[in-house]
Parts: sequence; structure tokens; C-alpha cells
Amino acid sequence: MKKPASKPAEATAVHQVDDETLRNFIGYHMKRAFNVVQADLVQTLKPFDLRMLTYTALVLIVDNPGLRQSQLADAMDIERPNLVVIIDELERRELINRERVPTDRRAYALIATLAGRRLYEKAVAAVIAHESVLLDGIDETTRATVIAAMKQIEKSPRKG
Amino acid sequence: MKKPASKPAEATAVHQVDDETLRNFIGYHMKRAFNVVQADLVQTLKPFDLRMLTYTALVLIVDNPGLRQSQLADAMDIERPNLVVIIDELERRELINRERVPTDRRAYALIATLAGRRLYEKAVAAVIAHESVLLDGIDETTRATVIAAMKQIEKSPRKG
DNA sequence: TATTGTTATACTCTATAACTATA
DNA sequence: TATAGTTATAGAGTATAACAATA
Repeated sequence: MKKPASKPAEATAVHQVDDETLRNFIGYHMKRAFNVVQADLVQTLKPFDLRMLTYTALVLIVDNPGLRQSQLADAMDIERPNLVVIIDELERRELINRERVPTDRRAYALIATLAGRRLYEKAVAAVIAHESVLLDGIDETTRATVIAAMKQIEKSPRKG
Repeated sequence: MKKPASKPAEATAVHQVDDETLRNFIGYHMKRAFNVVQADLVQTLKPFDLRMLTYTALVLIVDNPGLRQSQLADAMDIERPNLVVIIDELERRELINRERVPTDRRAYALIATLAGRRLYEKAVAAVIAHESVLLDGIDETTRATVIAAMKQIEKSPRKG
């Protein structure tokens, strides 16, 4: 894929792979495009020692001070057990704190630290810059259409 | 997300999580939508004992008889080592065969068996049916726009 | 030297059951 | 009994290095 380069004659017989059956299968394209976005994001976030999930969690906590873990898991659309290690990591790095909720001692309110908010500022700027490169050539209208379609698929009743 | 249901007063204070920072981040929506598509596909393919990757490999092999593993890995956009176990599984189930290429004894030509072609027919029909449900409410023009945008992102220079 | 397929390995993400402490 | 957070665990996808056989 990266380099078609020079292939032996036998190989070039099929060098253009027929993917007609898959071409109208939207999941096929979403997977491939998402892999590119994901790989780019990994590189973009590496300097900040964040991954997509730690980045998303940090952003939502900064923007929603006092958020509970279960609410964050819902917002991120991941299972609660999987969120625990993400919160553990952010807390270990002193980017956020778990604070006991006095009125419900089972729950934690998640609060970003100053360091967390500073990292947020830098990481968000980097992600926006990288994404604008990735989406270069796709006009605003199209972007909005794509995002609206993604949201519609997200809300599909088949989800639960 | 699945069930906002009844939450204690303290929780409802933030029951609408502010995701404004993430809203225009296309990767955020792609991830969430892809998870829905992926989860649906898992269910759709379960009766055939296929996963997204084994399904994709089977389809491409049926449509491209004689394909080499390295070409298939390129077409599927996965690393060659990861394809090996997929091919192993399809071969163990006698859906495909690895056949030595006389002119290049390093390579294998991948050929679907009759059973493989029969499973292909059924699985492709099921996937098309399920996807049409998933995309219900998204008109043809929008679907084409989304697929075109995905292809453009796929081809981003940042990929390699 | 380079390429095909392979092995081994590690990391990430996802998903479920079962536990604890609170409510 | 139900919920919030946790632990443990398993399955799947992704990525890299290194190897044998062959070109």
C-alpha cells in the first residue's frame, strides 16, 4: 500500500485488487479512514504522553468539572471498568484528582489540576492543527455532512 | 448513554455532558460511529462464525482468486504478520486454500473453496441487509459523500 | 540484498462477571 | 435491592523485530 513499487510480473496481474463487493460497505471505509485518523492522533498526542482515550477523558473532565466516572464512561461510550485504568493514569500523572462526593460517598467527582488544564490547552491546539491537515481538501459543508451522518449512525437503535 | 433513567439530583446537574471541545473533532465521531458499526457487524457475522477481518479477507479472496498474502495485507491495510492468523483460520475451516506459486516458491496463491464461496454468498447478503438497516435514514447522496470523504482521509499523506 | 511468509511479542481497546462499599 | 467504582480476565486488533526459504 505504502509502496506499490516494482513487483514481479506474476504479482502485477492482480496489482489492482477488486474490492467491488466491499466498496459500498461503509464499515470498510470507516475502518480504513479511522485507522488513518487514529494513527495520526497517536503521533500528535505522543509528545504529550496521551492516547486517544486519555486525551478524550482529560478534555471532558476539564470541560465538565465534577463529572462522575460513570457519567464520563457514558459520554466516552466505554465500559466503566475500562475507564478506571484511564482515570488511574491521569491521576497518577497529577493531571486530575478524584474527590469524594459528600452527598454520595460511593461516587468520585473528577477535577482537573492546573497541570491538567495546561496540558489540555496544548494538546487541544495540537489536535486541531493536525486534524486540519488531515481534512485538508474536504470543505466545511462536507465535514458537517460527515459528522451529522456519524452522529446518526451512533444513535442507531441497534446500538444497545 | 443507553439509559439516562433516573439519576440523583447531584448527578443530573451535569447530565448533559459538555463535549463542545470534541464536537468538531472528526475522529471522536468516527470512533463512536465505527464502534456501532463494528458491534453490529459482530452480531451480523456471528451466525457465520466470521469477524470483520475474516469476512473482509474471505470476500477479497473470492473476488480475487490467486491473490498473494502480501497483496491481501495491502488491500486490507493490515500488517502481514496479522494476516497470517486470519488465513490460518480460514484455511483450517476449509474456506480457502494456500497454493504454492510455481514461478515464485516463496509465495502462496489464495483460492476459495466451494464452501468458502457459499459462505461468502450468505455472509455478503447478511451484511448488505444489516447495513441497510444501520444506514436507514441516510440518503444515497449523503452515503456517497461520506464514502468519498472516508476515501480522501484514507489517502492522506500522513498515512505512511 | 530484498521479499514472502512466519514466529514471537507487546500494547491497546473492548467486554463481561463478580466483588466492595455505599445508597 | 440497586448503584459507583473496582478487580480480574479474556478476546480482538495493531505494530515491530527477527527469522527461514527463496528470489
